Amino acid sequence: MSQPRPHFSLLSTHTAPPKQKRKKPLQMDAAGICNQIDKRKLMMELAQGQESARRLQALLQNPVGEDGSELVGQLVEKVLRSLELGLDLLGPSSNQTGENGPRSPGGEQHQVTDFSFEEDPDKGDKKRPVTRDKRGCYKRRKSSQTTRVTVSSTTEDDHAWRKYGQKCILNSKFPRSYFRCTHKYDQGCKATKQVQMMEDDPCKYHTTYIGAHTCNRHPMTWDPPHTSDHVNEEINDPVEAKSDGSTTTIDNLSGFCPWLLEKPAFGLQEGRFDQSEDPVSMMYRLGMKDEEIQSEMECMLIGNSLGHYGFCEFHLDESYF
DNA sequence: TCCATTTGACCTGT
DNA sequence: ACAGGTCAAATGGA
Repeated sequence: MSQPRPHFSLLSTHTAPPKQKRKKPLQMDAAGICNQIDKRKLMMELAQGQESARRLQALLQNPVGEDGSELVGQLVEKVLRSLELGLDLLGPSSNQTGENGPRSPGGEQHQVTDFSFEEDPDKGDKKRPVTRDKRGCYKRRKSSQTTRVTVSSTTEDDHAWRKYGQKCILNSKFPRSYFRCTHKYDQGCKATKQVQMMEDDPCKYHTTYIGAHTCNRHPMTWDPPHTSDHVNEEINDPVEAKSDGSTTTIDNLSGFCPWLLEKPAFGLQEGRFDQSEDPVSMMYRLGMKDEEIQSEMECMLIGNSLGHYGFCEFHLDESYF
């Protein structure tokens, strides 16, 4: 299906003069809370939950017969259990699922990343996120998010984007346009890009791609525009950054987790774990520190979520919890 | 009518 | 306090 190529203007200005500001709500000290919880258990719960969700996704995409394969209901139960236990580890107050949703300490309801949907009977199966009148309420991406910068004579690439904002940037002649993946809501794809005309060459566009596409258009791949002239690439995500300064793509994960791959005791071959022992236990047994384990778990989660590792068959017994 | 863009509002991070 | 990022109502084109 060919994507519509809307003609949008990168030149119209978007100036939002500051109006009366609301009182800033009190901020939770998340780091302080995290320091007190059992990181090891939390990481394992989240890893379990992610793996179950992944299996569920595969099951939904390729439904299998009644030959003894895992049932959807069981997987859903696993995901929910992992999330519940993970939230419990963060503290009883954090596990407030249900109608109320997350709340700030001041009691004000905040819209967080929320992929629950409401059906509009007048619009058939058209689904939109449940929206509240919370304009501008969002969770800002971490600055360490994976980014890639390109310069191109066109703003177009192989993906379908939807413009969601434009801002005048200080000391910049041209406004910056903000795009998100068209599949943000139907597939939860978090890829965004920012496009700005270059001051020294208005025929070219400076484009910053943030986050990788996870939509089906290019499943699990980082797919930079083929039509652009790459003059610079940078990867800010610490997981992806290489020490030698070379760039990498999410398709090329062989450079990940060097510490882990160097540990012969892990029984790692071609990025696979010896499944006889769960990785976190191994890392603790080998004397890794919490921060190191956390870092490696992040690597593994990313690798696994991209289908490059097959080690997430953690064999945990109940005593783990 | 549907859907993408525009743009004011309002949030977060520094 | 401010710059920049995101939301969502308003708008407009097909």
